[in-house]
Amino acid sequence: MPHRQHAFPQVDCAQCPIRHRAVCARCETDELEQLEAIKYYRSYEAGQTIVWAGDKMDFVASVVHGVAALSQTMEDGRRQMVGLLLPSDFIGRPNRDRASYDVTATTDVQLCCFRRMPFQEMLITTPSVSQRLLEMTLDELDAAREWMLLLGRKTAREKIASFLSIIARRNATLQAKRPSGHVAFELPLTREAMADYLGLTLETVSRQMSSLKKDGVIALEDKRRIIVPDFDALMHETGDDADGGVY
Amino acid sequence: MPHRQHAFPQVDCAQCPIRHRAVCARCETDELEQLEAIKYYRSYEAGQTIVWAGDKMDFVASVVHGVAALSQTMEDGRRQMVGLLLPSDFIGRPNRDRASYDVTATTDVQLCCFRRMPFQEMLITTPSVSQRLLEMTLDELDAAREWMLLLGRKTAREKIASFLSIIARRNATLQAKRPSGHVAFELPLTREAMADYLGLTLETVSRQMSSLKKDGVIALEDKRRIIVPDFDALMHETGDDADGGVY
DNA sequence: GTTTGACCTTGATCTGGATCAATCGCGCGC
DNA sequence: GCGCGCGATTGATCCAGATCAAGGTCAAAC
Repeated sequence: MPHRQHAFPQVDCAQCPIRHRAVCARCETDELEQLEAIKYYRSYEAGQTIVWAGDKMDFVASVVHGVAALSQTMEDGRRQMVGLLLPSDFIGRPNRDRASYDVTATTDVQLCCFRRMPFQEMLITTPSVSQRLLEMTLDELDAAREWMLLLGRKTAREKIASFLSIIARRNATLQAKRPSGHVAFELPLTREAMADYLGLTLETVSRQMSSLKKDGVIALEDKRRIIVPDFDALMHETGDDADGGVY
Repeated sequence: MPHRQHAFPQVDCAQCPIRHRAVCARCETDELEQLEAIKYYRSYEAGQTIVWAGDKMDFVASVVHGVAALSQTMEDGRRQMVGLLLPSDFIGRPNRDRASYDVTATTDVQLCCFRRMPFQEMLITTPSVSQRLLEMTLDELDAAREWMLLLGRKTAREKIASFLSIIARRNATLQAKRPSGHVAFELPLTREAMADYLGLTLETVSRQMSSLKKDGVIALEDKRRIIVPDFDALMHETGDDADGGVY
């Protein structure tokens, strides 16, 4: 009998996000046991590279703690981040045994890994997992499209404001749904990594941060700790319309 | 018994791409009959809007002929294309009844539509379809990430060259796998739509096209018909390394 | 065959963000 | 405590691409 309320019981098994996101702990015991059998944990420190584009990858994984980034590098060194992975996000692609992008830990990171082959078999035998993975992938695609608007059409100031609001929002979902009024949070990225995210240089990032500070949109209690006194004022700088996104 | 060779029998049922891509015609008759029962065709002319972001969408669809674009618009009119849909690409998102983006026909377009609710039910009852959809979505995500590198880090000239090579390649898959040497094809987009794709203005697009023509990288036998005398030379202008992409 | 309008090209100028360069601040190892 | 090095800030200058403006081309409508 299908479940109703408890789709993602984050509290029950906080260590393994894919568990909550792929299946429901209380309804689908079989899959949980299968997942359990093929999983293991790995940790990385801030700045460490988890895999290089082109490397063989014998696992897929789910972020438990920390933040990781996917990026691409051109021969001459120009670099663009193409994915930002927060806790519960998925790393790796079923049916592909080589990494398509560099994966780096931007903070200390813990991953929950699943050996590739058994995971793939499970995708075939357990439709609920591949259906959940489809949902997650579609969400990522929507995020990528929002990001494309940012890269292609927003000004530097709008880019910074958008980035801050994204981080604030994803932090906030753990507490309240939509942040409003006063918000404080930690940046999981260096200025350089922010620049790679936003398609800017680190100097421009720094200047725009200073400018937002001067204008009272944000305050810095530390290079990395941001205080947003009025979240709506920040949203107003993003260039997005009120609701800021996907319907 | 599972199939071997004929995964995408394009010839057998050229009218309905999702059929070939989601299931194999010779192996999974049941799904085909189900799909058959809920499908219908729709046609649009170049320039027509298929749906606006926020509209109710009671169908999902597959592009049969022509090219459609997904785009986002900011309040002040800045516009960014976020998806380019060629034949066999999928439109719409299961479990979401409102469009997230504007969808416009950039050439005359024919869609093969499936009524949403029965299609969703089928996703649940028929794992092979949702697995196939997962593959397609992951491919789209990879394309989006390639596109993000283009938007964030490439010069105008590299953007144009990359765009031309993408169109040439996707046209060419119908004939030979990797184009090389002499290639000719039709642009499915106006200069303005190209600008929206690339995060440029139409004037810059026009200038860079002229510049590539002056340098002999391309020739125009018409505003829309492009001739590439040496595909490798074009690839060299894209800024990508030799193989140009995902491993 | 002339008008109209959609598309495209080209020129002149301006500007946001890149680039080059100097300095600051702070945590860490010795 | 001191020097080192990484990350961040700030200033001066430059330039790729935006913006503003004027035509050009061509097919369809009258």
